[in-house]
Amino acid sequence: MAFEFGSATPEEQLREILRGAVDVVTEEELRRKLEKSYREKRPLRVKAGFDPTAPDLHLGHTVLLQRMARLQRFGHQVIFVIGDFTARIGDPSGRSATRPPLSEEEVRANAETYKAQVFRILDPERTEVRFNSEWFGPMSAAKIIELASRIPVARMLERDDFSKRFREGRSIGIHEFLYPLIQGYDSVALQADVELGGTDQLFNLLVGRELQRDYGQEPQVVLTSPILEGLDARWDPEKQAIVGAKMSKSLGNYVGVTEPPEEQFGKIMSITDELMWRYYELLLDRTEAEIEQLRAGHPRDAKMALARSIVARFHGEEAARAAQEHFERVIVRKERPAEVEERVYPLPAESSRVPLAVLLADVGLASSRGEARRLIAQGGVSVGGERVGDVHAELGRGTYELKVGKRRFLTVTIQ
RNA sequence: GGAGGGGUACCCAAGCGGCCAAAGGGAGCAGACUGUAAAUCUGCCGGCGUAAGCCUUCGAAGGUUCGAAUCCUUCCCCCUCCA
Repeated sequence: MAFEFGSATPEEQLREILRGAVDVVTEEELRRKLEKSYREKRPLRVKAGFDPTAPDLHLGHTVLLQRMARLQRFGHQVIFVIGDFTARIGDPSGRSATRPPLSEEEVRANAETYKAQVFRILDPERTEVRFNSEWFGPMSAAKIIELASRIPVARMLERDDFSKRFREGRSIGIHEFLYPLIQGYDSVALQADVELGGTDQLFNLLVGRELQRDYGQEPQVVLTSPILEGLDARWDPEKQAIVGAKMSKSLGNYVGVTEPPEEQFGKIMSITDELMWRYYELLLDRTEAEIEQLRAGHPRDAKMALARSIVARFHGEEAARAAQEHFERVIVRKERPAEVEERVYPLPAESSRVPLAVLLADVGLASSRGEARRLIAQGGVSVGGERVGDVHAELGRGTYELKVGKRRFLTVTIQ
């Protein structure tokens, strides 16, 4: 993490910054900016926007964050823009129910959550957190309309999803046209030198360039990162490619940066072997040689190493090692984990026994008694290592080791 | 302003007076298998109940009927076309 501004030459920086990027507009401009920054000892202002409604960061976000961190390592300034004003209008990409606008307190709280998560990757010293309501809040309607006059509708319709919807006669709200403008104006307000985003953001990022030019600024360089596929992505032999939706919280196919180590480890172990290589490529800085070596070995070992590296990034080496041990113990060897939560279950007055199904539901191992019965009937419940098949089983006073499914454990004392 | 289509369980989607707690798919959960929490196969998948059965659910509220997700009325919300 140690760096000194100006320690790397512009060429070195360029190579490192571009590694793994999808679109660069333009490489030549980036080189010039880097050279100028190097000469004048002035860090570049690197901007990326984030949605204040989704404070749960996951691996997908980290692809972008890592690129931001790389720029920071060369001494550049990162500006983390929280689109609180934007969110207040309502997200256009959400086609179902419009989200209720967030209150100021909610936005602030979300921002705090972001900070807590984001600084696991970014260097707080070189990160500026800004809200775009800062400049849009006081902006007059006249000014906003003036902003809207700068891009023709035809230009807007060049955006893929817009033109598609337009052709199909599906509705496009005016405010959706405002979105790229707002995001683009953020770059003007911040005098950004570089803006980073996912490939799906390319259009919006380019609008930023046009607006900056319009407002007499040097246009920002636009750099896009690949979108990380979710945990459920598969290899499609016909297309010879990984196929699957992007990682997102709403699809539930994600690994959150604040999730417990064991959870992260297990989720990563569950991806397909093909996806594993994709994750290696997008999430870890490994040399070709290292990858080759891993490919030569057992896929399980490569996956373990992947899981371990990722967990270590968020929780540290020690936690990662423990998570791996936990996985090997519980999933591979099917043993009880080293640490199991303990609970005391007081029997209701006048009774000396409790039906197992009731206990499971009360203690939270099953969502309802019916669910508990089903679990028992399907052989998913064991007490003290013995599978229980009897739906009507009862337990008296004592301490029991419960296991539900493959990985839910609890030690309960009935008294 | 006019014409039409639609709102069904976590999601998509069938049903269109009783056989509907509601087809099918996805997600989820469990079991088998596995290097794996993958793939595949099997089962489960509203709540309460040992069970018989009872209760709540098909946008909302009323109504018709022995009986409604299905028919009628009013209301709310989405979408498309024409202007």
